[in-house]
Amino acid sequence: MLDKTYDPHRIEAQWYQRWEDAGWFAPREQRDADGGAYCIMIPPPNVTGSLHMGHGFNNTLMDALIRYHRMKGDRTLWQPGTDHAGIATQMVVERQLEAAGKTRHDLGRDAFIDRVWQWKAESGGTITRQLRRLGSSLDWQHERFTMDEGLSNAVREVFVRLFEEGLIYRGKRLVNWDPVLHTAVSDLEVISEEEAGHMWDMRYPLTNGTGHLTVSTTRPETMLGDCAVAVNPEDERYKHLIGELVELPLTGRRIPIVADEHADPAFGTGCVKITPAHDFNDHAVWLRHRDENQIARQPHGGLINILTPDAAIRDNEPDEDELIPCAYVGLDRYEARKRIVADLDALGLLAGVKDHKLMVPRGDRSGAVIEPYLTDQWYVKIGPLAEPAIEAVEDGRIRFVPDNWKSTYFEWMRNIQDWCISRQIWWGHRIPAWYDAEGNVYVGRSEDEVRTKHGLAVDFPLTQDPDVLDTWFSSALWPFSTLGWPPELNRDTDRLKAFYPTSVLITGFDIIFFWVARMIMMGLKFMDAVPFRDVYIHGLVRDAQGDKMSKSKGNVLDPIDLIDGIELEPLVEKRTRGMMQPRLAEKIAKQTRKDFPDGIPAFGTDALRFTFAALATTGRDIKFDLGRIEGYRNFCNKLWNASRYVLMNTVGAPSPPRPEQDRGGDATPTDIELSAADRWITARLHQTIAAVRTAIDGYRFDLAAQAIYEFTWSQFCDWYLELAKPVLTGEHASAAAKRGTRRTLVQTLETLLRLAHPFMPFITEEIWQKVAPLAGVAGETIMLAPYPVADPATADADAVAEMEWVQQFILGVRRIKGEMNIPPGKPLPVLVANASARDRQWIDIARPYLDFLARTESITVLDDEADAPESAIALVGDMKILIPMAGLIDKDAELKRLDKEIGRLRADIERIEKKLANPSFVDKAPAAVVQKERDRLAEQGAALSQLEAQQAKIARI
RNA sequence: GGGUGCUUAGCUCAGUUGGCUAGAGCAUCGCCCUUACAAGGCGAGGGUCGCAGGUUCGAGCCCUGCAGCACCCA
Repeated sequence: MLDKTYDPHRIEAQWYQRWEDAGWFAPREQRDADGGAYCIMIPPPNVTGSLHMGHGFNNTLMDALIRYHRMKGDRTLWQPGTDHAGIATQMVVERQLEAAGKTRHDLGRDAFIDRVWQWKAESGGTITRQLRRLGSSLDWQHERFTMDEGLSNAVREVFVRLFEEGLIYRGKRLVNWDPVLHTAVSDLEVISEEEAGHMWDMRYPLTNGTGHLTVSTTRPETMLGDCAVAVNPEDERYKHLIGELVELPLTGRRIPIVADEHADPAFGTGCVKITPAHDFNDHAVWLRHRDENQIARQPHGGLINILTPDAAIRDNEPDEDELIPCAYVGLDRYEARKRIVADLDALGLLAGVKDHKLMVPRGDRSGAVIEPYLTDQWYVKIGPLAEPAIEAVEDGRIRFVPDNWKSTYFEWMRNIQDWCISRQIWWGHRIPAWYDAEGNVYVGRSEDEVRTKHGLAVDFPLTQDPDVLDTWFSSALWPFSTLGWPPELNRDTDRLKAFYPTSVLITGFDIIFFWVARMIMMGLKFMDAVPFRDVYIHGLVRDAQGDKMSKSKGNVLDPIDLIDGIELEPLVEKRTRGMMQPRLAEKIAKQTRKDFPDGIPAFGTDALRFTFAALATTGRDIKFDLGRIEGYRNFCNKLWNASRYVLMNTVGAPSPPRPEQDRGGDATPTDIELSAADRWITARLHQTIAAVRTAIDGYRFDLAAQAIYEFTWSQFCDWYLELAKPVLTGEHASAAAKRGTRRTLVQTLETLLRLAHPFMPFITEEIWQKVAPLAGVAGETIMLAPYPVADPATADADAVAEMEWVQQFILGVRRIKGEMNIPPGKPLPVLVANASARDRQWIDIARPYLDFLARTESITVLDDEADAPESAIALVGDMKILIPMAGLIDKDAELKRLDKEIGRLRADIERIEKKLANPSFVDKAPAAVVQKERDRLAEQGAALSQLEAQQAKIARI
């Protein structure tokens, strides 16, 4: 028997352990011939990270799909693994060193990397433990890590092959440079946001003595690297000056005025300084003009770098004279800015300063202002890879859900730039390239291979490229590297053959570019097939106000806290820990105390999962409101208690149900009698099964959850369990009828548990263990039991009609009681008038239901309505339910009630009459629609006249 | 500037190829501790579907314009 109260914590802990120990998460041979392989790759979380709400959401949806397909009998794999997360992880360890007053350089490369591995060993289990808490049925025996041997082999293999094809190259380019982390980062890792700054107007004197040009800039310090001033070729103000020179203040250099579209006549003065080594747009201008004499003859051909990797002003090289004025050498970029502005001002060359909002690029990891910077980097030539990746989506081999995300994908893919894949950090896949003393580069899978291939002696000095690859490079290979690619290096290629292409990728829109697009490109390139058929894009999990959850806002919810609950003080501590700004911490603490005065109660994993599923409507972000999870926790409780009721009434009952005898419908054994209620709930159950399957197949987790919720609560609990009571306890019911009800109870519940299992794995397993034997269902676990299949033969129009009549009757009586403030439990005598033969028959059959659910004391069928006393009325079709008013019901209250109802009917009738009076409606609308309106008019008309008669009668009293 | 969405009850959201009185949960208001469940039961109130046009017999849904909000890219 189940415990009296639902305690998620008690049941969740033991079941996961049991499932994993039993090896039930591993793929099994498919059960049905028509079932196929089904595979999802987990988006690998940061190995040393911890679970956030996005993970919770994402993994709930994946696990629901995986469990669904596993139960359906597909050969199902959910591939687990983690990502080394290069920059993020390295930063964490560097911060630890910093606390001890050290830098990574104090340790040296090898020791530092050891230190990171050590950190992985310490904290690497956190997120996988948390995934287990969510109930995620991942195939842990095959867990992978992006830096394990197999995946590292895959990375080298891909690098070498792309290099050999000319799709990887090394080049000096302007990159996004993070001056704090000292590494290049890709475009995607730069977040530009609007910040308050200034716009300076600076005067550059014309060398012909006719005055000066005024240029506007947000970065005056970069003027040291200017190579030109650009004006728009159509700009009448400056046309005549094109080709003239200006003197670049503070440097003594002379730079030309060039004509370029980049100069916007409407912006500022229309003159723009060109600093090609420190601005992407300027670099493009320089590329267009670098062959012009006045630019070409400048130092470095005009491409003048003025910064160190720390973003300070660099010193001059021996052969540069004073290209960079000594006064500024060594100054940080912002210090240099102050000094240059002051010096220009002193020279009378500062025309003005105004406040200005500008987009400031920052590194998404370090938060440092990113500097466009000239460096040598490795690139992937992306055009040849992007082309087939675009086609795969165009021709439908890959489908986005919702569909509209493909426009975002196309937009990006059609404007894609070469991918900078080298990073100047230590934690990651070292680039498999070696240099000799002359700087020649050799690329190969290993140093040995390089030496063999190029005939280099063992003692020929080679040094490996110090850089590592962008983390996303290895992530891009995830769908096949985890399955054992490249086959030449793996004995077991069964998984690769069985599960590639995978079935669906489930992820947030924020990594379509980082990850999804790159997996498609690499998958097509190296597997010659798409990596997944569907891409399901879900929204962001936001807080109840719709704000993005972030540590600095202090509005982060931890899924584990929702599962286990957390007291106020630990929650405050957790949210404010490690805060740099004490003021912020104070504010967050205050807000947290206000939002969660009693902390967060424990809701359990099933409630959390069901909430995620219910909120997973397509195409929008979800606001996570604690009210929702509370509601679904209550739902779990409801299911628990309903199950207790079923068990109380079926455990040890004589003649336990034997479903195997009557599968197929018509073979009902003679010792069992199924009532209309039994047949009705069975029909509803199968409708629900069909709805849930359709919903899951279409990735409508919200609709699936809703269908389960509605059936369980509003049909099974509110009606069927109540209808079962009088049968099970009443003396009137035959033994066969009792058996029929018991069997229906237990079978409906057993099926419902299987139906709900993908969404609420723990509670369904716990209950199923008790219920399955009673339902005659064998099996060790619900997670391997077959997923319910809708049986159309269960549809039963007669049973549905009868039960709807019963419900109308009960609702009619209840409504009168409710509106008249009569206690619902008070038994009342009820009269019935205008009853048809069928009504009379049903009253007879359903009498125990009516007495129990409507608390009718007696039901008297009147042959002549004239005999009826003054009564409150409810209609069931043409039949009238009359509740005598004497001593119970206030005349005015009943008249008011009737008035309202009559008003409603009249409005409706008027609307229908108007519609039917319109000849074009009758002519053009489908006949069925017209007929429906006519039927309805007749129905409403009949009801109206009944109520009007009743109103007149009461009014006469 | 370009792109993608969103706007439906006090709140959070469903609403499928256009067709019954636009639904649900939460919140609100009554009545009830009825032997599975007060984390509950029974009942009630609450909406000009952002605004303005158009197409149609018929529009929350399709088209056009406008307003507001969000996100992405530059």
